[in-house]
Parts: sequence; structure tokens; C-alpha cells
Amino acid sequence: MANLDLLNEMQRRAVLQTEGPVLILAGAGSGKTRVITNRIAYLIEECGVNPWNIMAITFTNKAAGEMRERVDDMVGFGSESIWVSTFHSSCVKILRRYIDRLGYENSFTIYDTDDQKSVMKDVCKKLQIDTKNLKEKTILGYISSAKNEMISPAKFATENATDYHMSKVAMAYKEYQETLKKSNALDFDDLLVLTVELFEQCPDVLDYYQERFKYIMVDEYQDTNTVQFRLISLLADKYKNLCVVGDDDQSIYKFRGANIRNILDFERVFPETTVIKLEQNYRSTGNILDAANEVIKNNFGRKSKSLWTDKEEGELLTLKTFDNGFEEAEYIARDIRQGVSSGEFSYSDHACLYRTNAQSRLIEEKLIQNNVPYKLIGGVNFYQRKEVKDMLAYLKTIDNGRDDVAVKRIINVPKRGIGATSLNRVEDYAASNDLTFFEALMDCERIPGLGKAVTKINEFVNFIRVQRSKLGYNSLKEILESIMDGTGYIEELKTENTEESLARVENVEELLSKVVTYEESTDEPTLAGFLEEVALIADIDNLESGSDYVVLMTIHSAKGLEFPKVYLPGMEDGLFPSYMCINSDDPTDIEEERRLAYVAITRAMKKLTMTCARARMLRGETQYNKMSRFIKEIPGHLVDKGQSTGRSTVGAGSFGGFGTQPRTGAPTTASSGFGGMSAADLFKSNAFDKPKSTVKPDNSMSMLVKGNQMSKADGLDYGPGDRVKHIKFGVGTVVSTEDAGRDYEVLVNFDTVGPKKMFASFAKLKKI
DNA sequence: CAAGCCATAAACCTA
DNA sequence: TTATGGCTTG
Repeated sequence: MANLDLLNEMQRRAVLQTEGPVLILAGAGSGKTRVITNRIAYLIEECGVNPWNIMAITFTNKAAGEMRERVDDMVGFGSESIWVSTFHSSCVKILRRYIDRLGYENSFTIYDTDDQKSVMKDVCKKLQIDTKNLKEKTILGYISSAKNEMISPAKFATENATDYHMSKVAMAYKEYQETLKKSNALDFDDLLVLTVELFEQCPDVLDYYQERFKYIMVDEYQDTNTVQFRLISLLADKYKNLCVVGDDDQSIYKFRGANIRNILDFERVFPETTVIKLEQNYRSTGNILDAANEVIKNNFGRKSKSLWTDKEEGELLTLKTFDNGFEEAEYIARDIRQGVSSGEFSYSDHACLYRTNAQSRLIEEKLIQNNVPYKLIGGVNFYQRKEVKDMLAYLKTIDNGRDDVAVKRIINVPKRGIGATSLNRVEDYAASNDLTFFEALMDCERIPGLGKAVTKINEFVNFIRVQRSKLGYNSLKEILESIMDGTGYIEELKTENTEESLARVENVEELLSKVVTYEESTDEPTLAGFLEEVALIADIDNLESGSDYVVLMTIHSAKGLEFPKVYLPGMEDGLFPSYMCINSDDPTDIEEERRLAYVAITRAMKKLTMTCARARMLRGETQYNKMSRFIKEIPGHLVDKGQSTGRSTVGAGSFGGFGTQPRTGAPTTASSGFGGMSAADLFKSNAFDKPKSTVKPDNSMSMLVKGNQMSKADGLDYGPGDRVKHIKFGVGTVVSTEDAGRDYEVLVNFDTVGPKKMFASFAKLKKI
């Protein structure tokens, strides 16, 4: 049941404006979900619209599920015929019915990333593209962006004819697309692109769906990309009852293809648009909102709006500057603990939002030391990340070869051609001679049957020996650096050049910073000492149990969430905004970064604490950064700067001033910025931060330390003679099943592709 | 040129 | 866990 009484004036207008194009600019915390659900209920109950004619589109399945639930609750009978889904699943439904018009079969398959990669592998082979320089993943990345912008292979080729590198990509794109078509397959992006093509080429189909979807609503509209916009424009073209809800100030996914022009130009594309601004915020205090408004005001390309609240001003924002990142993290940890022990807050009222994943390490450590339970959202604990574990395994091996697990972990990482067969031989030799694995490696000449692997193993052993001999002469930093570079580990990640791989580089660099601080803060730093310190931190993290914990995540993943108390560490130029944006030729990059700041600030309900460090260890080098320009955009009267902190105020005064607002006792040495330092080092570095690159946990295990992810299915529900169905190969007859150790091996004779041998736990065969 | 070893794919259906 | 193709090497 729609209930207009629970809505404010603007929300009510948004609900009542059912006809024509409507642009709802819903600021952070302004209750947009409530508006959408009420609007749907109102359409059905008051305007007599058939639920069948309503479509609501979201971005994620999760969001679709939530909306479905809330709509069901409110509408009741008939709600199941409302089309609530994501862009992609809508397209699948449409294409399953009509894609034959485009020369595909309606039984098309959808290729996942793995499938895409194997297609691309073939393509590269065929076109003789060297995948050492140009990774399949990288090419697929270009193709995906092209598809988001609806750039066809032909157009892509003409646009990139001059660049050698890109012309290769263009060739690959063309070949890739042809291969997909031949296999009657679509990739994820094709779902959208082909639906648009379908509508453009078949007016009757378009007309059918236009008649069907008389009322269309799109959530998180600021995140739409060009194809998605085209798609809804086509659908809404006839009745023009298109209602989009979004906030241009929260568009932070440009790097994923979102096109902010879609929201900025909406009124131009749809004349006679009713624009409704939801500006009353129900989340934050007055001071927090003012700060957010003042920051976002500095962006030029935006719809003017200004959030307000009838809540009280609340506490001032807190800004603390520290001498270094340690004190910053320490402060946050203590402040949280204090807030909790005072009884006013629980741990889960606190969130710590940072710009880059690597920043989590220091905070994690300090939280652990202070016994503050925390949970890392959308990420993995720093010391559990694969790349960090790899580096630590190298260090352990150098320290002493006794940790067999560590040695086995890295003996073939990066790949150096030492495979399972050789390792098994070494293992046997070690066992029968009562040696550690590494001792056996050193002895590898004597191991029978190793053959040419001996050379490879010796190279590895020598590398470790060389590093070992440096102990005591070279710094640990230098040793870790030679691991990073000498093994080619970092280089491999950099050439991969994906969001994920670059985040991994960042994490390794963060470990390097950790090494340097260890050396600086310890009288007699040793490798063993360092490993011990790390082990302590790395092991304690089982302490988190229960549901009350502090939340740690990137600002990107915090979109849509709210917390009573929010901490924003690392508010420094160079970190946030990142150097990449500061030095970018494209002025809109900094605007995107500012929107991110806006999102960050508006997550806070009661209390916002921003912190920055005068000196920060980045990539093993101490950087002296200015205070973030975004902080300077916040008027001084909103901020409690407190007393200048830090036990030793050595570098005091070298810090940037507090912007335009004069303030009490502020050491305003504005623009004194860089303390004569290595900005250049940052420029030459590739390792920029792309957000949201949730680095996967460490699944990889050395093949000798193999885990048991798949348990043998106890018994199969099919046997020889049974008819079974396979997702890719279709229907077939089981010829035989064989007990093969942990798994069953099944031989199936498929009707279309002939006999195939497969593993039961992989193939997920269904008896029919 | 043959042997042997290494690396990888076989699955799920993601914004 | 195993089959397979590709690569290296004697």
C-alpha cells in the first residue's frame, strides 16, 4: 500500500509525477528507495496501471533482489508480474526470444570470463599476437570498453589505425567477435549491445517491448554506461514514461564505463523532463552535510543541488594531522576503543573508509594491537593476500630454509619451469635422506632423474643464496626489492596491467613500507626479527568473532551504506586525490575524485573524523604530502582541528595551511607543501590506485600442499546407460563411471559432440 | 626426433 | 585428479 503521508513534499511529488520523463536527483541519504517503491505502488493502486507494464532496472542482482522484496511487501497481489531485474538479465530474456532476427540462434550460450579468455587465446595464436606483451585479459579489457561505448570492430579499427599496439587489439576484436558469432555465443557486454542492435533493426520487436514497458524506472542511474542509456532511451521512446533516479554527485564508476553525461544531459535528450530534487537528507548532521556540500560545490559539471537537514548541527568534524601514518592509525584505533568503552557506541557503529586497499594494513595492525575487532569488507586481510604471502615466503626461505611450506610455495612462483614431477622427486629424496626440502634442493645434483630441472633449481637456490649472503650487509629493504625485481614478480604483475594486478603491486609495495619502518624503528633489525613481528600480527586475526566489529573498506565499496561514526584516513594530496588524477590531462578526473570525497563524507551519520599524516611511507619511501585539497574546501568553522598532535612536533609548520578560512591558531604556512622530496618518484611509478579492485584471497596452493576443495561425491546418482545432461555439451548417454581416487571419472557419449571424459565433481551432470 | 616434463583445462554463470 | 598439447632438451 502506498502511503503518501510518510513522504516529504518532494518525495511525494516524485511519486505523483507518473507521466513523462522524470529525473529524480536523489542526494545521499534522501530516501530514494522509499520513493521508488511508493511510486510503483501508486502507479498500480491509484493510476490503474497494470503491473505487467512496469519495469524496474537495477545494476546488481543484489539490488534487484532487495527491490523485489520491498515492492512485493508494498504492492502485494500482482507484484510478481512487475519486471524487476538487472540490465543484463533483462537483455537475456529479450534475446532468448528474438535474437534469431540478428542471425543468432535463440539457444545462444553466454561466455564467462574463462570462456572469453580461451577464445582470445585462440585468436591471439591465429593472429600471431605475442601474449607476453599483450595479455589476453588486457585485450579483453579494451574490447569491453569499446562495447560499452557501442564501438564496432570496424569503427574501432579505423579509430586506432595509427597506433601499432591498438591496431593489434582492433584485429583481435574483429576476430574475437567473428569467433563468438560462429559459436553462437555472446559475452557479457554483447547482451546489451545486441539488444540495442535488435531494437534498432527490428521496429516491430521494439514496438512490442515499448508497449509492454509503458512505465520504466532505473535506479542508480548515474552508473549507466552508453549502451545502457541507449537501451532505455529506445524502450522509453514511445511513451516517454521514463523515471530515472540517481545522483550525479555520486558517480564514481567512470573507470568501469559509467558515463556521467547520461545524467547531466538527460533533460536535453528528453525535453519536457520533470526534474525533482530530493535534497532533504535523513542521515547526517548539519555540519557533516554542510561539509559535503562545500566540497562538491567545487565541481563544475554537475546539477546544482544542495542537501539540507532538519537535524541539529551536531558535532564538528574532527581533523587530526599526525607526523606519520602510524600515529594516525594508532589514533583511530584508540579513538574507536574509547568510543566503545564509554558505552556510547558499539564497534559496528564505526567505519574506516580509505582510498586504496593497501592503506588497510597499518590500520589493521593497530586495531589488532588495541584488541579492536574489525572486518575487512570486499577484501582480504592484508597478510592473507597472495602476493604478500608470496613475498613473505621468499623472506622466510632466505631467513632459513626450514619452512618447507614456504619453500614449496615460491619455488615455481613466478613460473620458472620447475614442475610437479621434479618436485615429487625432490620430496622423495628429502624424505629418504631426512633433509628439509630446501636442503634437498641444494643437493639436487644427486637426485636421480631430475635431468634438466637441475639447472632451474640451481638458479633458484643460487638466487636465495645470494640474497642470504646479503643479510647483515644490505638492508632488508634492498633484499625485498631484489625479490620483487629479481624474480620478475612485479614485472609480471605490471605487464598484466589489470586493476587487480596493479592492486597487487600496491600491496607488495605496502609490505616494503612495512619493512622500512621495521628497520627504522628497531635497533638491530634482522630478517628473523621482522618475520617474527609479522607472524604475531598475521596470526592474531582469528580474534574476530561475533557480530560486533569495526568495518574497514574502500570508499567505493561504501557507496550506499551509512555509519554513525566514520573515519577517513589518508586525506593527503597524492593519496586522495591520487597522483594519477592530479597529474591527469583530463580535468574531469579530479572531479570524479571529488565526488568520491563527497560519497565518503556523506556516509557519516553523527561524527566524521578526517586524518592525515605529514609524512607517509609509500612504496618504501617517505613522502611528505600536503593536506588534501578536499579538506581545504571545507570551511574552517565546521571543523575542530584540535591541538596539533603527535608527540614530537618535528616537522611542524611544513604542513599546508587550512585554505581560505582563517582559523584560530592555525599554523598557516599555506603552500609550503613538499618538504623537498621525491614527487618525481611517484610520477614515474606505474602503481596507481584503481579502487574497488578487490584482490582475491590466496587460493593458489603449491601443488604439493594441495588442499581438498572438492570432496568426492559419495556415490553418483547415475550410472552406465543413464541419460544425462551437461551444460555445454547437451544430452548424452553414460558409457562408464570409474572410481578415480578422489573423484569419479565419467565417460559420456554426447549426442552432438561425441564421447567425452569428465570428472563428476566438475561436470555437474544431471540425470534426465 | 623422441622423450619427458611443464602448464593448463575440465566447472559455476559474476557487475 | 587426469588428459593433453607445447616446449625443451639430450
